[in-house]
Amino acid sequence: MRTVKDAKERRDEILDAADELFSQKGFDKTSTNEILEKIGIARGTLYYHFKSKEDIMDALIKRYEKVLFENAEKIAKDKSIPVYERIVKVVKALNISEQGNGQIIDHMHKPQNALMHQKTQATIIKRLTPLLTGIIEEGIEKGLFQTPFPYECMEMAIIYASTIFDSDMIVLSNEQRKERMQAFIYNIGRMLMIEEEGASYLKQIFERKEV
Amino acid sequence: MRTVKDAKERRDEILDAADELFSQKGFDKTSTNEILEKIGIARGTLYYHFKSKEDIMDALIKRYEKVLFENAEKIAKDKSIPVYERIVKVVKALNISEQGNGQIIDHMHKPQNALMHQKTQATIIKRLTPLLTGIIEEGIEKGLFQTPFPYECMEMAIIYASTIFDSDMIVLSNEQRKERMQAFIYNIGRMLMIEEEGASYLKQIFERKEV
DNA sequence: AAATATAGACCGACAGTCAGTCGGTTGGTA
DNA sequence: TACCAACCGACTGACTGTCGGTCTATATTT
Repeated sequence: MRTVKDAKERRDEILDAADELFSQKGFDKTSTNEILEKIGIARGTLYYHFKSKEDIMDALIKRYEKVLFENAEKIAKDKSIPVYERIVKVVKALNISEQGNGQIIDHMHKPQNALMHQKTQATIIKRLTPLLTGIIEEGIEKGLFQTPFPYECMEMAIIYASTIFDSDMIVLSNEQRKERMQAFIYNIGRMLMIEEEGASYLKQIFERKEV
Repeated sequence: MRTVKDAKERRDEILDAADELFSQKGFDKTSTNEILEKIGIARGTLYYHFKSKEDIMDALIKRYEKVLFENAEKIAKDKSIPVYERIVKVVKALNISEQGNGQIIDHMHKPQNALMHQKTQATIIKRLTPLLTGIIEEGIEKGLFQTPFPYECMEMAIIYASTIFDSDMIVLSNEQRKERMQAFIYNIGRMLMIEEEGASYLKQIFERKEV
């Protein structure tokens, strides 16, 4: 009853199982036993591939990070796409959950679990901020925006959005959500000194999202 | 060897011990055993006063919330203090750790622990935002600021500041810290359309803080 | 082609820790 | 003396991580 597999294959198998369980029940309330029973391996096998339960979480986050940001990075660097459109596309690349393989991450930003959420948010801030900043700087050159602090503006926008819109820390009704989104766009507009057309473009796009 | 105390007294005793241990080692890595050994009570006693370990954490947060915000609220409502000065004082009331009794909270915003941090941040957002919004609205009436979204501005400022300045999620050198602070003041200034004098006043104050 | 060696993958019993429970006890007080 | 809030500590069950040992696929030798 023993099946031997390539380390990589086993690792992925474990990560798949962990992903599903963590997103269902949260990290704390998922036991390592559940993970290994789900794929029919022994305790020692799990700890042969990962040094701790938290290590599994870290690997899981890295796996998502890789997939999502490789895609987002491609878009961000594609100068053939107009600035405003590119911003929208980059953000969408990270939010949307239709990544081919099947069910993927909403839970990347909405884990029932605090530590996982914290770690995820930290990587989003670290990786997304420079991407958007690049685009904004391009926009500045083109006279679309005007600010001495593009990086910090984006940092602030990302932190705010990921706390308010993508986590369950503050619970909002759909109505409130919409209001926050309007105010958010407006405020970013002020920080970047966006001209009228650009602002209303973004407004249209983002107010549609998530009913 | 049995000492009977008023429930309130015992509760506080337990909270004091938990406070010290949580802030030293973090919530997860503090065992309930350590707490009860520290004050010399039995396991059952602890669970007579609190229904779970997390319940202790919640009570601890509430205790801080009460002390800190009662003070902050008083300041916020004192219309004899000029608007700018009042903003500064309210913020200071929450940050500074000289609350009479001895050593208090830095760890309110800087716990090594994700869940505690998340809960703390949630209460800060919920309670501080309306306080500051009130002051800002007064400033708007007086023509100091101008924005259709004072609440959302403050929410954004608070979320950003508590993530960047008061948590160890993003690690900053003192130099970087200073830069962020400058940019932060500048950005808030734009969102609120602060006039020149007000902006430079805030700049002076907040750039001094925390070396 | 058969025998042997090697190492990477796997196993599962076990140790140790911890949160929470429960039946029973004690001391203050009415 | 009766009551009850406060207290006790042994116990349970669940969980993470460890360790010595085993298996199997592949490489190496004969």
